[in-house]
Amino acid sequence: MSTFRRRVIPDATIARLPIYQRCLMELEEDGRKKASSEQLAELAGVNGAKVRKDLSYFGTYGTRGVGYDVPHLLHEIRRELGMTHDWPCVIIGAGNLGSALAKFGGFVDRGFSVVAIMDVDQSKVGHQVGSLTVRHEDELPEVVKEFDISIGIITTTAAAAQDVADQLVEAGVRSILNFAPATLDVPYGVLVRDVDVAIELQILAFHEERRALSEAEIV
Amino acid sequence: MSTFRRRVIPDATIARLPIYQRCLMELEEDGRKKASSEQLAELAGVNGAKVRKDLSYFGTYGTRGVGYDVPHLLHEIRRELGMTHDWPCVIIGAGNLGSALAKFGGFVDRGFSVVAIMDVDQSKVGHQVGSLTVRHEDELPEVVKEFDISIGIITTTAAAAQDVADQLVEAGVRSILNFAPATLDVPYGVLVRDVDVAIELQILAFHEERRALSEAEIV
DNA sequence: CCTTGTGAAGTAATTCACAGCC
DNA sequence: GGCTGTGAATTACTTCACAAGG
Repeated sequence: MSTFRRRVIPDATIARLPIYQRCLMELEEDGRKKASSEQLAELAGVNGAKVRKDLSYFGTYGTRGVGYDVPHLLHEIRRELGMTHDWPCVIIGAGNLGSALAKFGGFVDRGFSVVAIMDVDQSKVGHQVGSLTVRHEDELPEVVKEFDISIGIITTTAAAAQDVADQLVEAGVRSILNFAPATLDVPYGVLVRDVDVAIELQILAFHEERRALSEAEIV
Repeated sequence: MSTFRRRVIPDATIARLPIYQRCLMELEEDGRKKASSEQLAELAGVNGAKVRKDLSYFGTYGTRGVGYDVPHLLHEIRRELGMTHDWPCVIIGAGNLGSALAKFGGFVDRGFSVVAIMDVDQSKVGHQVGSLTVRHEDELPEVVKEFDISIGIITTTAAAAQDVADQLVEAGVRSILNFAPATLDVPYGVLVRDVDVAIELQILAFHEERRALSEAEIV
């Protein structure tokens, strides 16, 4: 057996791959066959060196003097991101946000499909959300098995989030997208990504506040 | 005039301040008066040294041998984040996500209020979203003035996002929270933060994919 | 004692700059 | 001549480790 060690990819690079994918999709739609690192960088809002270094972690996909072959590079990035197959997801929390995400079709073409939406609240169970019927959270283990789910999306309140995370882990889910404003405690090997809109707004507010202060100082 | 230079705060530190704020709010609700950097770190999911260094950029708020005074530190962080006053926001794009965000009250207690929701689509104008009535996007300049808005939230399609960003900038808004999967081009001095759920899912998928590959390798 | 605040050391990410290849 | 791929240099961030202070 070969002792080939998969290269370590910086987190920052991984986070940019989906952006490159999106830009390449745009280029492909426009019928562009080739793109230089600078052109890609322009679309992605970064600089050329970063694009080249990021891509170099995965292989040498470009041609010197020419640039990158758009369809080929897109295919390679898709493969790296696991976009060659579909990822079934479950949403737990059928409130405003959970329902909106379930109804939103925008992830399907990116390889993700919401196959179930669940809630603890019995009064929500049975309700229709788009094409899905809300099921009770207790059915999580069966749902995960039934659809072979590997990604769980938490859209509950902060108070309920840790419980739900525990249930997801218990059911075998190792990737969690957390919209609840709570720090989740999960075992080693389980990956949580947080999406916290309030935090993003607060970061904007911090800079607004500083701007206001420095402008006041000048006067 | 003093040439006092406001200390440069690392971006990574700024991004953690809202998390500390949230943890301090939890501690305060529990009636806790004091907290050590280690205790705060535990709640925030980081380590003690990071908490201490982060806080040290703003001043010396702790007491050696004791820890931090919860209400006092909370107050200081709130001040730094500009949470001492309210931030009126406008949402542009009255689709599923925009409507869900407008209805969601969870930002109000964090200092943000959605004061208007707008859309280009005439058929959506006049509809009720929670307590707000959808207004036409063309009214943006007046709305920004009327409510003294400094934060714009884009929940349109990717295709429309750049146009909306331009209009926001034109109307004087310098902080944008962008939910559209698009790289926005804005003038210097305007800050954009992107929230892209598809990207977060793709990052999770990348790791799932790698896990699957390494597990296959072991066999 | 205990815990902060912080220089110094260590790591990670970005950018430079240019050799190598088309 | 133009553009990639990548070591080397730089910058940003984290963690260590300990002096100083309650």
